[in-house]
Amino acid sequence: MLKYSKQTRLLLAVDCIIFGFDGEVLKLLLIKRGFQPEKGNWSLMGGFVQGSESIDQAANRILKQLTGLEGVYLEQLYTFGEPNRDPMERTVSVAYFALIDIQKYQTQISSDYHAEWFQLKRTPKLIFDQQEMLEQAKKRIRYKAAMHPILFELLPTKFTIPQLQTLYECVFNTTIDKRNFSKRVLATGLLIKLTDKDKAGSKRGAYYYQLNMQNYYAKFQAFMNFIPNPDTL
Amino acid sequence: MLKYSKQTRLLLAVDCIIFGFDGEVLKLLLIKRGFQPEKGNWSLMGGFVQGSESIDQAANRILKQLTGLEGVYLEQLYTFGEPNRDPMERTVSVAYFALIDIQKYQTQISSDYHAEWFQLKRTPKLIFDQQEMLEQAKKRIRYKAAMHPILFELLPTKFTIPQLQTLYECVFNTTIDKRNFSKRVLATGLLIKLTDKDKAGSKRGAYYYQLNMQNYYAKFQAFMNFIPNPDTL
DNA sequence: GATATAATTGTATAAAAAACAGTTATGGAG
DNA sequence: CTCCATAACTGTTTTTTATACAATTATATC
Repeated sequence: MLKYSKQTRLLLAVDCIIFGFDGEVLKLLLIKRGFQPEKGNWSLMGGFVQGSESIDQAANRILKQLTGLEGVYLEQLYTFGEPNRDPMERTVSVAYFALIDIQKYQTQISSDYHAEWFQLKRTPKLIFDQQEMLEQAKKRIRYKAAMHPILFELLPTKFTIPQLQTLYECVFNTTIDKRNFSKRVLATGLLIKLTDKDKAGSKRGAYYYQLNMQNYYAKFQAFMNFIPNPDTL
Repeated sequence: MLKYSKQTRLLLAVDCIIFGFDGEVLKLLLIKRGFQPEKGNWSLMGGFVQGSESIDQAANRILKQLTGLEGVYLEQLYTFGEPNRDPMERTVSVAYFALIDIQKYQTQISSDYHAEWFQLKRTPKLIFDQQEMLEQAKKRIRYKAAMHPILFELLPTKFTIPQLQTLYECVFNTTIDKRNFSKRVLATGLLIKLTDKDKAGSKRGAYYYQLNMQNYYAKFQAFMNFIPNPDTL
């Protein structure tokens, strides 16, 4: 077949906004960019979409390159295409965000990229329009987590309710009453109580829970409404 | 500056999913595609992103080309990039959806494209992956309309509460109690009651309302929750 | 054994959503 | 002119859900 003639062809990139949670605060994984322009500056992990791969495949490839992880939560966020967003050459970038269990992350793989986890509240200046990408990602996560149980993707298989609450409090930047939180989260039927406890955080220890995966997939579309004050989203 | 060498460049297109509401049902505006491949088949209105324009600009340009309208509600939906979605040449498409007041739509402008409004429930087969685009657009509209007052974009400046209710019932494919509906919608403070009535639909006539634009913008982020049964989203 | 720390549990109140039916205005038919 | 059919309009009760709030328990450590 003939090609579409006279049309502009351009570069298509993928940028990954990678979130983690260490039990205390939300974190963002950044790399030191290895080539010009902006070489040596903090940047999201990214790369160009190859001729033979889909955009989703490209995003997964790029995420794996940096983290060594496959099968993690990865969602297309938004496509950024201001003509001069990359001063070198017109490049449209499809941003994805990933939620990963920070414990599964293997440091060694990413040493090539000089990757580092930053507290989300203390991120360095990012290149190009990546600050805007990050802002949108934060917004989207809140939006989605208000109704869908995506935040479990940030926790290890076994987690405690206080851990889960801390995570929600981080994401929504608020405080939640402990009694009401556990009541609601248990009422979803998504959690299975285990017999052992996490003794790290307290003397008494908190019971571990794990996801009931059947209910998880069934209820993914309609989970609960956790936002204390939706005005701030 | 030098260019990024050895990277694949590709075509970037925009496709517009254009919704309207005639007071009875939701409708979708389609065109007969004017060039190969798939020439003559029903298609979303689309076009290629030019070298000098942003993707948003391209979407607005393409929407105006077909409808003559500017400044309408247009939101980026999702980017579709399967390698062979267009058999002619690799083309990545950024899908947008538009909500327009069907009364403002000017038929004459679109005659070049052989455009037609289809009932959303009776759309013809679409080309490429556009059926998937449409499904995602419907999903997104429901999702967003459940919390944000975007559906007003589909109505004329003056509208009645029964009209508004019909619209919500269409979008969510459900029925809502009249008393509860008007109670909730009036409680938002977004509506200003006018003195004249719409006599078209009934003998008694229904009062016209218009949006309180100040409240509209202020409350856009947090409107209300109209979904009767969130499970079906 | 005393103490400090964080986990765990329940109830009363307030707010929001859902269920539900009768009255009113008016154009058109007879 | 009266009657009738149609759709608009309005209010209360019940149920459900969310919120506010404090005492007890388990255990490591001193």
